[in-house]
Amino acid sequence: MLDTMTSGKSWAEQVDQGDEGLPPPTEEFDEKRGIKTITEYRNEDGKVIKTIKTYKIETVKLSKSIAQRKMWKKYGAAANDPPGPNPSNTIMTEEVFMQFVQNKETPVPEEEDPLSKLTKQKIVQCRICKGDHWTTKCPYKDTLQPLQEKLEEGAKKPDIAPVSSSPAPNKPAGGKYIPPTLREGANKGRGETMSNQRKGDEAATIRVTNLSEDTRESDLQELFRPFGPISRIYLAKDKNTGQSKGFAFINFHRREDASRAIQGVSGFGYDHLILNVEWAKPSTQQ
DNA sequence: AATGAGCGG
Repeated sequence: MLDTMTSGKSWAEQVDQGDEGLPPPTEEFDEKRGIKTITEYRNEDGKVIKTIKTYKIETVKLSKSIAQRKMWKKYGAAANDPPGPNPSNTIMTEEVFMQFVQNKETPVPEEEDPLSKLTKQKIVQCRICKGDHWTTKCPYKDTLQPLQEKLEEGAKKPDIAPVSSSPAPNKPAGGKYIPPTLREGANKGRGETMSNQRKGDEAATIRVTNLSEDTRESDLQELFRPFGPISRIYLAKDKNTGQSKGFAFINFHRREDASRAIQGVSGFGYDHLILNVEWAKPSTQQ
């Protein structure tokens, strides 16, 4: 609400006073109605503007649970005390007020919360299938990508397609490197076999825990070799100190061997410790 | 007690 001030002072007086001479702001609170009124004055283009702001103050209600707690029966030394604290048996400490940053009634819409926006945002997008993962982790890496590359290759230079007499079909005119598995005449089944084998490896990984910290890869090699061919041993170590973390992963070629290794070595006493061997969970989830 | 490192964009 704005209105030009009508005071007993002359215009000249008011101007001479400047901002400092304006009436001070006032603040009133009507407890019954819960309404706060702030009155301020300011100078604008030689006119004194009076601003009245009114605020409705919400009454703070005790939560139901607090109200219920206040109904509890007193006990012990305070059993017969009237309501309220009795200083002879109750220590009062200073009240702690909590400031709530967010109001229940006006929740910030999810979309406007920059944090949730960030966390929901896709960090990566696969170049192959546009999925929510790195290109290297794409489930279609072995099937879709070679196909896409082929199509792209064909679209790029349909005119300068190599003549049938080209002496080097493995190195086409564009000079772009083509991995052996994708070259003309390459065994198409091979890439798939490789990836399947990797998968098989993944499924034949065991985790060994409770290793003494001076166990080395070679010890593990010796320990697990009897169960079958091992493709990889990873002994977890601190990157900086090189100290063993006391657990390791063993990849067998065959799942059956891994299974027998679990049966055979779990509970095995080794270096004054009892080893624990189980199936490993995949390291990075797809 | 405990589920690897490092690629990329």
